[in-house]
Amino acid sequence: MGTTKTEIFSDHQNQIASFAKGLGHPARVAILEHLFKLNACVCGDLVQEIGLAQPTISQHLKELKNLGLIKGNVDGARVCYCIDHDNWRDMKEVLNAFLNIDQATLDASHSICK
Amino acid sequence: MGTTKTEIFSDHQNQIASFAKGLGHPARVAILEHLFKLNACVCGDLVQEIGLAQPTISQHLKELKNLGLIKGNVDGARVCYCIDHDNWRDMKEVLNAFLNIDQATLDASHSICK
DNA sequence: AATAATAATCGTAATATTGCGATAGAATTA
DNA sequence: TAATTCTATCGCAATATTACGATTATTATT
Repeated sequence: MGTTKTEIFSDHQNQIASFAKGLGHPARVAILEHLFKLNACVCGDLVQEIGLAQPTISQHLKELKNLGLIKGNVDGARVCYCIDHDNWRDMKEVLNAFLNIDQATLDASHSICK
Repeated sequence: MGTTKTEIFSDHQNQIASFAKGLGHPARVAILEHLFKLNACVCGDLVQEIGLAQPTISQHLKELKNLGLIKGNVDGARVCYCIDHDNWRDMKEVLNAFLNIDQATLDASHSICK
């Protein structure tokens, strides 16, 4: 109990949910926005910018990295993070296809419900 | 502790995260897909289709309803659920704008990180 | 070599999420 | 009206998430 039953869903459904879940926290949204704006930055910058403790930011960075949306390069004592543009595009395609599901069913858009 | 610090983020960031979070579970993805396919259906149909217990489906429906993505109409002893197309479009715009953030920064897409 | 700076990890507390059995309420049917 | 059907809600257990202090490991600086 308490665990999502991923086995009963399709890979595609699980993939959509994973990407969405990754974007489902404002700190991660803020991190991604900041990385897009500055092209690259180190963990300390994000701690300053966002205002969460360093371990918290580090944890969110790890999640984004596991999802494949960002990559980190060691740069001396620092770690330089930036967007993984290829994977971002892939995610965008997956989520866009899902979001546009209403276009594929336009003819049915005259809802039965009021 | 344990609670997301929404106060330190912008309304826009929180809105993106809320929508993404709502799509961040495969059961809710499956529910939405099924509603788009059938245009409308009752809770019992989704229990059959998806294979989670009735209270679990009911709970996911509630979340989608709170997010505004679906609406439910009482139809006798049943409740007929369907997509709220207007709100779906709104969500799509919000998420699309965020996903296309890489287009707005195309010139910078030659990452510093390898 | 000692100190400082940076970021990851550990450990923990608080809260949220997921899932379901049991129950309740409301409408339908017998 | 009694039995049945359908869905929401309650209550609970298991797990996940969020946040952060303390610590560790690594590199830079003095």
